[in-house]
Amino acid sequence: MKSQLKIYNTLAREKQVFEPQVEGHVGLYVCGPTVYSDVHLGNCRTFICFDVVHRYLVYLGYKVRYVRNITDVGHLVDDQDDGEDKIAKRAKLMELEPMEVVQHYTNGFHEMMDIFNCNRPSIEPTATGHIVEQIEMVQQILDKGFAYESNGSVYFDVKKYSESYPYGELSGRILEDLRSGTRELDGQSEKKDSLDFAIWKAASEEHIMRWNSPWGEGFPGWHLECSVMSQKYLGKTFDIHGGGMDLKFPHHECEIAQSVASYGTSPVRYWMHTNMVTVNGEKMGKSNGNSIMPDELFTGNHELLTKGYSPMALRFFILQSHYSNNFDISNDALQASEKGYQRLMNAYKVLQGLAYATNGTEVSEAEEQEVQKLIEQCHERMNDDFNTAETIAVLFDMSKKINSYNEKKLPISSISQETFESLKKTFTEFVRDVLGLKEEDAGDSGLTDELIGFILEMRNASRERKDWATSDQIRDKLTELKIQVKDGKEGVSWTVG
RNA sequence: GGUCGGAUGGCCGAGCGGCUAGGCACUGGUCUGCAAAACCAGGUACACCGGUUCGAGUCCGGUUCCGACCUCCA
Repeated sequence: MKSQLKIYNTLAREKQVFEPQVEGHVGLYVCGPTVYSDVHLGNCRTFICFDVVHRYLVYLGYKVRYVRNITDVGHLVDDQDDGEDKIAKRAKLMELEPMEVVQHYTNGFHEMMDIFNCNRPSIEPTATGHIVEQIEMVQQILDKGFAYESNGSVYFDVKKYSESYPYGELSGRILEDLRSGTRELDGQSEKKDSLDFAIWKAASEEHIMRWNSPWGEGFPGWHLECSVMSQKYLGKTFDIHGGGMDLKFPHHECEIAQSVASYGTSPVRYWMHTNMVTVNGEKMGKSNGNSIMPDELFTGNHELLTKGYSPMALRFFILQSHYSNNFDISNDALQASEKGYQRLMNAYKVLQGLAYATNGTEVSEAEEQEVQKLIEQCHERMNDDFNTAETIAVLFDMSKKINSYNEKKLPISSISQETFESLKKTFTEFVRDVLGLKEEDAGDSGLTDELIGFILEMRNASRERKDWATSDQIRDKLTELKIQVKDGKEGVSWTVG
């Protein structure tokens, strides 16, 4: 009766029914941030989307081991800085220890994830914490004959590998096409083939982050850490590997090659890729210089924005589109989402205070079925490749019902108590546990409640006297303070924002 | 150049062979001392040209425009 979870598997290029490798358990690996600068909104989108994936798997009852790495060994920057280690470069600039830089941005990343209400992963391994394992893997790949040493660096032999295994399957690359498109890069002369990639790189004089290895002092290659750490914590083959689209090639492709080369099996059963955040249609990226930082969104301190938007409004905004589509930021869209978010959370709040009651009205079969269908749809939509946009649409349909019950426009007893409780449970759990949205209150103690309660009592007294001038003055002042007064049939209520 | 993806109403954004997506904005109504909120109702759509089909935003072919990856990137 219940639909099954389907995931769009990048490797298969189609939606597939999700069946975990081990019944009841899911191994989930997500490529984490490179901690040499503050996370921008594009990074946040990916992590928020996978937070929902994680949350929904947990909601479905799976025991999930969620591994998300921290890349704290620098990767090569671009042609402009002679292949200097990113983290080392930043460290010199700021006259700090590399690990100090790493710690600084790791802390910032964690804070941002908390602000966005993202659950912490089960394990958050760092690349620098797994140097030994990475050296071991390099050795294994060498032993299998799929890599060679050159000037203290070790390169993966793509040509050799492609003779035994397919290379480029995930991203749909063809070796010849890749070759024709290659540019001259640093270290190209050390390679046998332009397509070969470093799995261990010899450290130059000024390179601060360096470790001893059988091939001399150096640091691990760009793609190795994920292969090593996913295998260590999730096994040689695990269920889901996620990351941004831009990692598909070469990062994920190389990961597959490394794993296959060292122990012969493909590491991942379902590959998931989130699409990019764009600004005016252009990909947001560190190197594009068009990054919008979360703080700029919160404060509104950005040329694109007329005002600030709360973290939860932003989270809601992100979840209103599907993770696989690109996602353009604009002030108008944000504004629309903010309003929608407030409407949804208002219904959430109303529902929490709503109790079932029979008032002699008979249960309507049509209403009963309609509500039950909505409940079912929530699950169906999430099961359809985590379609949060559609799920939210269903939640809005539910909101209409909830508000109608609350306003007594529709008798709550038009549905059975059982259905009502089921609606309440589903709506609450989907908003709070699956989508990870939470109410954003003024954030202080009960004092505010008490004070506003008192002020509203005063206003009611003046209203009873028909002293409209005073009552309006109170309401206007509260509105000015961003407190909205709502005169309902059952008395007065208020909300912030 | 190669590979892949996209073009949906005033804005955002789902859907992808027939069944109202949804949100925001707008209009009318209910409620209210007036408002707000809430509720009800309403309109506007699938880039272009062909084709397949009883029926196509939805499938196929072509055209135009846009983007991503091929180099670190979520």
